[in-house]
Amino acid sequence: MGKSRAVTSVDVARRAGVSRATVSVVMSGSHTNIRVSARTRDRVLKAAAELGYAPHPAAQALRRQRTGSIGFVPRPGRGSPYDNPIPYLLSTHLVEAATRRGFHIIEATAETARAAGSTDLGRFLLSRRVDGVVFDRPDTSVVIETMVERGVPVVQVIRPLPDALSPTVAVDPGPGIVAAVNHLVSLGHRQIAYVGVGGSHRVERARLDSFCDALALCGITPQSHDIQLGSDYRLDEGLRLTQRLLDLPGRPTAIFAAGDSLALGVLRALYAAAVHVPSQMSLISYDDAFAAHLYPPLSSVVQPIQAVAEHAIALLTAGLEPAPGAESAPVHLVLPTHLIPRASTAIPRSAPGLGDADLAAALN
Amino acid sequence: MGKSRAVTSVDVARRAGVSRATVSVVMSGSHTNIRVSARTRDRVLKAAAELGYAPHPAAQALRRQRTGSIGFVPRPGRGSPYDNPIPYLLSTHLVEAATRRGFHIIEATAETARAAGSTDLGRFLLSRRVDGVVFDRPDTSVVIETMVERGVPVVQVIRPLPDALSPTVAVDPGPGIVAAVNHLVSLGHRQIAYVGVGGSHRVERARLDSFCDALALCGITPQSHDIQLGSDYRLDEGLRLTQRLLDLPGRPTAIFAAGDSLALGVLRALYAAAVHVPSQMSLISYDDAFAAHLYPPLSSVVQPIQAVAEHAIALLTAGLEPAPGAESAPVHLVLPTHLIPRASTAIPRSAPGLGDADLAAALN
DNA sequence: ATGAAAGCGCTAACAA
DNA sequence: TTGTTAGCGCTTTCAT
Repeated sequence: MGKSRAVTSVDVARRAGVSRATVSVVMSGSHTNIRVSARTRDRVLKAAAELGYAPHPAAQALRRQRTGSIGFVPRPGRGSPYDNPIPYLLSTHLVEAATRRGFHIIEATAETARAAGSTDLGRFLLSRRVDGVVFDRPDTSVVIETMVERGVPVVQVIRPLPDALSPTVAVDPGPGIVAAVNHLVSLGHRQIAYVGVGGSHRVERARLDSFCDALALCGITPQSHDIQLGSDYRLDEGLRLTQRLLDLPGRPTAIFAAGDSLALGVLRALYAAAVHVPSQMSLISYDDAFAAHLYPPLSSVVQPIQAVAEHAIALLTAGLEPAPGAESAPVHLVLPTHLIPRASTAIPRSAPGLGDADLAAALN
Repeated sequence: MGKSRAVTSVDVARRAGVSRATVSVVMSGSHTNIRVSARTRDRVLKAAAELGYAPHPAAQALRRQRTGSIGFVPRPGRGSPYDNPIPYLLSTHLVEAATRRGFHIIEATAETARAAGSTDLGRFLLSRRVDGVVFDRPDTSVVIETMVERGVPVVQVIRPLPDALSPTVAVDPGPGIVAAVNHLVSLGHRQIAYVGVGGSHRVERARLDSFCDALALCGITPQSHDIQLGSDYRLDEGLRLTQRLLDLPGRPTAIFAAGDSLALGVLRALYAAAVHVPSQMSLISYDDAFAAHLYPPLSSVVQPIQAVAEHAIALLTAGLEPAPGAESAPVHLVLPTHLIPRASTAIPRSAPGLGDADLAAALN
């Protein structure tokens, strides 16, 4: 017991009757022009297995000048996945995608940096010798530049800076929102409200614009008081905006909530006002983070966050390879959204015909 | 631009006019009996700052034989934080606690291991040279033994093996559940149902036993059909069990749900049956993961998961220090739960007096 | 196809 | 108090 001396490549080499170099080549499929005979190879592998040998990551990192770690700079002020699901989703999927490729994620927030004794994010990232960085912060151009200058590959996701010189991966709200509006319109809805977030950021604008455009394509002009814009995506805002909506004369028959957590507030307001979903009000959310877990399960526009993470990591690790061609222009990916219909949408309450219960059931 | 040669301790030493050893001592407050004069110290720090120097983590790890990484073996089959919040909470808080101490967490699942080319968890953990491991899996005694044999400190959390030889950190459901029952009883409830999980595992048993004991202390003997036990903590089970409860004659006036996700199902069943919470049915959940985000915000028994994570990491890092005393018996920590009352509890529906609305409001 | 040797950047004995 | 030295375990030319 206790830790007997760790087994190293020397032990394996000795046992297999070869040199350490050979062991190295066999174990990590090196890119040199060295060939190893199948027999030798097997001997090495066998010896390694018997000894329980695995290369020491720190030694590899030191020698290869690659730590295998990828920095991730999340949006600040992200709450729990129940408050604000997208940052959580992004983080999860980044970790997963990185792990699958043999990397690991180091989340770098201002606090992390401080805890590590760094004065700022850039220094912290550099001190950890990250092989690349994923940015989900619109306000870090200085840090981004620092990294780029030092030759560290960078990719910006979800809310990239306008004229990013580094690769970006963003989401196009269009397809999903158009599908959502079409879905509602084809059910017979003509007055559809938008509960979302205002401000001038492109992401918020794009969401609202997609909605208005989709409506316009259906020949519908939204009434201005059916567009309710709050200051952020929290539950409270959804609640407040929906209450306002319900207080106005001429209630809409359907609501599009520009985020799952907003939808939580919308639902709460509707419950409180005893407005049943979907028989008296249809509801579609944006995000599809926990829409399926609500009651009723919400029809929702899926943000392809997993794909965003996947592409971000792929871009980064591709950038790590010794570039075959010359420096090409940075890639800018835009991934589409799509709609998943569930049980929160039905024909409008004023519509004649079937009973509500049948409808709700039929739409499951 | 491009990566100019990285700055190393040699550069700092030269600039400060000292040796590399001095730089090392100054930068990492080494434990040797070396003293450095304040003046020298400042010179080194200044030079380091000017050069933007930070020690290379891989080099440190290699030399110190400490990677600074801690393995975490989560329960298998954990879903999203919306399905099953506790594993998510644990993971989050472990990462946080580790980061604060300058460590980082490597999650080790069967898939992770496989993706890294390891045949099993133990080998994977060993290959990553983790400095310690946190286990949240009841079924990994073999892996645990492997680690212990190799001299890697281990701590088991939440569901430790019965006679663990390594330190453990667990949760005592008692205090919180007693408080919950007392709260309900003092509101006037006499018939309180338990919606939980059966099986013979100690954790499930302890939860139910705490409930029954608390009731007994109030002089109440639960009716057997008010104890509804399902097979796991998912929403569906909560829904099913509650429906069964509502179908029986002699409905309870309050429900204790042994998990937040079960409570989700309870709420859904109550909505569907048009039973209002809290005026017609009081509800308390166990976990307090997202209880506050539900409608109405649920009174809930808090599992101190953050504290569990904190202690686990503390125990591990303490075990890393060169043990001052001899091998003492492993520590077994049990952390208490407590109740947070919110808006889901009120006097029972049959009680005379105030109107329901007033009550619900008063209890906010 | 294989072996010898240098060095990645750092730390901790030991010597001065 | 400071400097010298010897590796930590690995990869990768270069020579064989």
